[in-house]
Amino acid sequence: MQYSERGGEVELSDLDDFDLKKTFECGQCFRWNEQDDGSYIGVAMGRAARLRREGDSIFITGTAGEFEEVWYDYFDLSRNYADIRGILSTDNYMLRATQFGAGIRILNQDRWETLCSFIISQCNNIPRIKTIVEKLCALFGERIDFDGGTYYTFPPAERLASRSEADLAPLRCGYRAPYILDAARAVADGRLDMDALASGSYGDAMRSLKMLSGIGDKVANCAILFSLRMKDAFPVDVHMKRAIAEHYGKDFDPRIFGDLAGVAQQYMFYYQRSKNRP
DNA sequence: AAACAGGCCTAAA
DNA sequence: TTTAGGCCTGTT
Repeated sequence: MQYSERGGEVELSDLDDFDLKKTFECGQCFRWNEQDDGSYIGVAMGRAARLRREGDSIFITGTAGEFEEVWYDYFDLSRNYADIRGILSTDNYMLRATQFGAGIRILNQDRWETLCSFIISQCNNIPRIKTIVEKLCALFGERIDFDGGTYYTFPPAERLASRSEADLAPLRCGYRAPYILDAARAVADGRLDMDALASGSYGDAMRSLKMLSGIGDKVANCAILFSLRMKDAFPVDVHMKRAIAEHYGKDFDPRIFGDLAGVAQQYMFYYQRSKNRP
């Protein structure tokens, strides 16, 4: 991968896998939206950006400094996903899944935002998850004017910690509201230190996250995979249960994919969901 | 109209 | 250790 700054954008060339649609719509994030011209605008890590593909290059708004400071890591650009697909093609099914999902990258997202978003995701569908998250940001985040539009950052846990369930009522997120507040307070008062968890073990992270009400195996694994950078975390939801039942059976163990199990999970999930859509 | 949607919690075997 | 029912809300 090479990059160079020009005219308010950074051009990425000589890339391995990087499909914007698959990366942003494979279910790992909720705040990147496709525009009429095929580009994507989103807010992440406290700033707004637009990404577009032109030929073999990807263009990201901002300076080279911003790219080095934020986006290089956010888009996991130090990892070669074409190589990973090869490693994960351990059987015929995984060969098909990785080919179908070629272009997916696992994002290294903000820890609190990821935890909070996946608390909201439980027993919910993607359009409604996105609506609730956007309302949360519009109500409590910082306004950003970008490219002629108005956007909002994801509110820090500290800002939510002092709110009440009544304050969250406009979100219409139902029984998840107290879960959000519990988690926000735990982060704000240091009971849950996600930065510390990131440098600890998977087991410690699981135990700490599951101490909070409303966080079980699935939500904890999503937070660990998508924000603590542990690519061996393996979230299992209803779609993954189907995929596993159809292709592996009862005594499936994600450890067959080693420290890339979480990446394997994302290929399986994306492939499975494509079959369940009309 | 009833069932379902990217779970989690509690109670009960 | 596993299983059933309930939970807010919006959509089909």
